[in-house]
Amino acid sequence: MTSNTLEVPPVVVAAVNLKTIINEKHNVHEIVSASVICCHQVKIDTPMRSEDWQKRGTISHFTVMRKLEGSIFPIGLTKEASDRNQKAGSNVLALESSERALLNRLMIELSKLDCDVLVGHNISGFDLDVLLHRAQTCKVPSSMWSKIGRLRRSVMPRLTKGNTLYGSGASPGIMSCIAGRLLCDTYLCSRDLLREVSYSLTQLAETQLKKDRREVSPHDIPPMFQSAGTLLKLVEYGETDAWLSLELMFHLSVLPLTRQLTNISGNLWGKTLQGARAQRVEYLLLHSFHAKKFIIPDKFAARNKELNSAKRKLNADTEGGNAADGAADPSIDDEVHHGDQGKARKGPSYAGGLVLEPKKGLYDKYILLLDFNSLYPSIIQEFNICFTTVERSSDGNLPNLPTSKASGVLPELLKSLVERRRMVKSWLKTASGLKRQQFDIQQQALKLTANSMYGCLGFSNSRFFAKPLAELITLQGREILQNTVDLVQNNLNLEVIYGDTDSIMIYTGLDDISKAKAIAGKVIQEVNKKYRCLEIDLDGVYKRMLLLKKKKYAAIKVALDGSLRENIERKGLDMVRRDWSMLSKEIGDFCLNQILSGGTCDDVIESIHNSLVQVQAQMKSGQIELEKYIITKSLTKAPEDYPDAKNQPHVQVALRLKQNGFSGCSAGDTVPYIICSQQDSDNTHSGGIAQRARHPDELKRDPNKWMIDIEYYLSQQIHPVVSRLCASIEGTSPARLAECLGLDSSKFQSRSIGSSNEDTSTMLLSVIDDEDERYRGCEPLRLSCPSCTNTFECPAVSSLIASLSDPNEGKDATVNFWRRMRCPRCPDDTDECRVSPAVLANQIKRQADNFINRYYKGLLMCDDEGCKYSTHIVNLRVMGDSERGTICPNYPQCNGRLVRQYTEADLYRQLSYFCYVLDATRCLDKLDQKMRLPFEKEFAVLNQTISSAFLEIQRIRDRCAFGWVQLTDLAVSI
DNA sequence: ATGATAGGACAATTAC
DNA sequence: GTAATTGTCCTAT
Repeated sequence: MTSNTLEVPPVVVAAVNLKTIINEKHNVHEIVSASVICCHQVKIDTPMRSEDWQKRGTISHFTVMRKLEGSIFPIGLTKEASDRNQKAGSNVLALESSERALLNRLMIELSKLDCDVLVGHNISGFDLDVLLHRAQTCKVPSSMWSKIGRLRRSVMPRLTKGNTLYGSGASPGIMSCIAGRLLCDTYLCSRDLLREVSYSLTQLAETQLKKDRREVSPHDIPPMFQSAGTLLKLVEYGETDAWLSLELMFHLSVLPLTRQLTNISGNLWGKTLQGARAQRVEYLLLHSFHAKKFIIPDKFAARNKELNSAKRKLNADTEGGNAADGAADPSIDDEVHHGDQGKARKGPSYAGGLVLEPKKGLYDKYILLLDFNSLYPSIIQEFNICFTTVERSSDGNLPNLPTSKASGVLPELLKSLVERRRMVKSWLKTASGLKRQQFDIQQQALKLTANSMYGCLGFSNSRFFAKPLAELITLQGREILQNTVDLVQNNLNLEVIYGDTDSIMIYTGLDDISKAKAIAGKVIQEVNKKYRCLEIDLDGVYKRMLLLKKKKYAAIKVALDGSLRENIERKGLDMVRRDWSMLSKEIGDFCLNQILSGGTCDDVIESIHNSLVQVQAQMKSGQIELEKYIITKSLTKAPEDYPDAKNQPHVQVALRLKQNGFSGCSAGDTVPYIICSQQDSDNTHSGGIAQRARHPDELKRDPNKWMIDIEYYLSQQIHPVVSRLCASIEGTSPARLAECLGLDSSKFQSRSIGSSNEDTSTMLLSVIDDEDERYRGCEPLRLSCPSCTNTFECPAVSSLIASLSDPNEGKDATVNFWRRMRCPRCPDDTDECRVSPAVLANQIKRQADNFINRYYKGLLMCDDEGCKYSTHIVNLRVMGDSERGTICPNYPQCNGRLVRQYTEADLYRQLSYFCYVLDATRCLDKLDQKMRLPFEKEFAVLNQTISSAFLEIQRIRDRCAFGWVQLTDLAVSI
């Protein structure tokens, strides 16, 4: 807290921007100009508004420029430069004859400024790298280039490490050159602090600073040397870019925020600026444990990890070792090893948060969104989870919750962070002006620190890596969420429609917001009663909501402060993702607005259909701006590292841009491209995805050569977006939407969607039938081949029936009908592999039996293999339709996973479906007697089975008042 | 060297 | 050829 009262001296910040050209021969960048904007009075304890730092006398700037090799500066430039210098009273534009001289001059000026912080956009990935490489190549003496830092060096360190990883900052060699100064890369910072579709300076200037920026690529530069006017433009662009990154830094309050983060965790500011989040937590824990006189785990370099731990094991063995430590090691090493390889290749190494199966659909009455405030940090405190309190077993099993009363180090630490934040927030309320901003930064930093603690426990390269602890925390999180859901559903009789990790959504079914809020109050009260530290809170009230999938929904959020403000919140839907084009996002947004508008179904559908027809027409007549077709994809590797670039259009574009010297094209960049085709002389278009991706700039340059592939856009970008959104709206279908878009609707049947999903409430049409809604969500009928072990799905009934009435089938219709019911795996169309009517009836009966059985026992069936349901039959009861989501009674042996949820409605629906199939096949007049007779008999048996099942259910229902019974009362024998 | 896992969508690859 | 698996990307929490 002392930092608040101490006067912190201002620092000097210099923003650097280089302009380069490409040397085709060596494929390297050569510097032609360097601009520096320097701010001499930068406060680091408070955010700075633009009027604070743009004062006269605190800002200085200069640019140093050189002429191209073998040519001279254009006429008038030298005079202009000296005029400017004279007017400014200092060197603001220096002209040099060679790159070497430019570098020398730049270094001298930088050392005169002696800045504390170097700023630039992608400065660690580009400017510094180029600067030092050029210094090396041009043989700039070490006395000069080492002025970039504050340490005098005589030997250039190894600059490259070979790997240009995603989001990697400057290499260690480069960092060592600028020793004594801080490096602030606004590109890296903004990626941490903002969520943007692209992190290019142009984009950020537009969205954050509301300023236009002119993009200059290296091959635009040589032509600019033809006249003094264009060259002065180049100077202007360079200085503007430096200015913009400086402004961005102030805008995001990078320095005060990172300084606070550094202060809280006690690591190095330079590291915080590079975004080393794991290291911050590491230092914080080091300080805490050291203060309490604990011995701290050794630090291993990732490369030597295996070696070191092997040595350590050896030592532990020879010395007899600490039993707990020695035993814990192998499992940890094992996991680390796994984790290292696993993280990139395979999936996660332990289980995380619970996501509830959403009850999909469109809700039009108030919905409550409740969530636990910082769940994981609270769990650590609530259950006292710490290295010092949890007993970790050697076999990798989950540890038990600690029983010790004494608070561990971790919970204490979090408690103090929370308390400090609460205190700062209380000061925030009364403070004003600079103090207020200062407090705000501080409370943000405290929150960030507390929240990142859990992540580092599960981070395999962390010094404090503790998978068991992380696992224990997430397990508690899952339990807490599930318990909360149970409480709300069973005790408070409310409907939970969705929940993710730390939140639940409750559908109130009320029109009255004050009543809904009252319910929220009650829930909050009930839930919070159960916990000491944990706290659930009302996060929002939704007026209307479209719930599509896990992590995919949209809702109209009502302001909680009583005002009538409403805004639409979109989560995970296509339009919030950056891998869709602007056009598809806009159309999706329009549809969403319609769906949430509250209009009648028919109106909504009509307006969506109309707009699709309209969009199609607009696209075809060229009324859509080029920009809206742009797709952006990011590169996680450097483009040349993609093994199979031909299949990845954006990689192709990136590679080509790199050849052209586009500097912003390395790992981690977003590459904009447009799907288009090249028109050949014969009026055809060359195919292949790889050939069709082109950079928008190129299209602008030569627009006649390229055609935007509208067909592709309609089918690949717009149709999926719209049909996903409309899936829950009655009266529409993917095929109909395709029609409106002018696409071949037969290619967009819905039958292939969602067949493996056993969620019976699914709104999507399943494979069973594309016409009859009564059988939506049923389990498809699976047939087994009479001659081999293969099983396959029964073809859609409607198509079978259609085939019978198809005149083309003629008198062979019946034969063909049964021919369709044949095993797709057996090579020949023989009688053996065909499902005859008798076989079909038999199989339907078997499957119906199976289903009825599962319906009863299904309540006891847990997805978990290890859970033996048969022994627990007495504890279970038949669920009513409102009771989905009951926990398996064997909990916790089966980890609390949900039992299969069959409700009565499901049973009726499924059995009706079986009847339907049977009926559909039986009633065909075209079947000849010979095939029909045995079938008739089977059908009778099946019919009886099903009707007796219905009767049984009826009997049970009649007998009990509440619609459910103990299974012990039942002698179910089907 | 540079917090975590869960989940959906799509394209490419592999298995049958 | 089609179903299942794998890999990649981007989001939610």
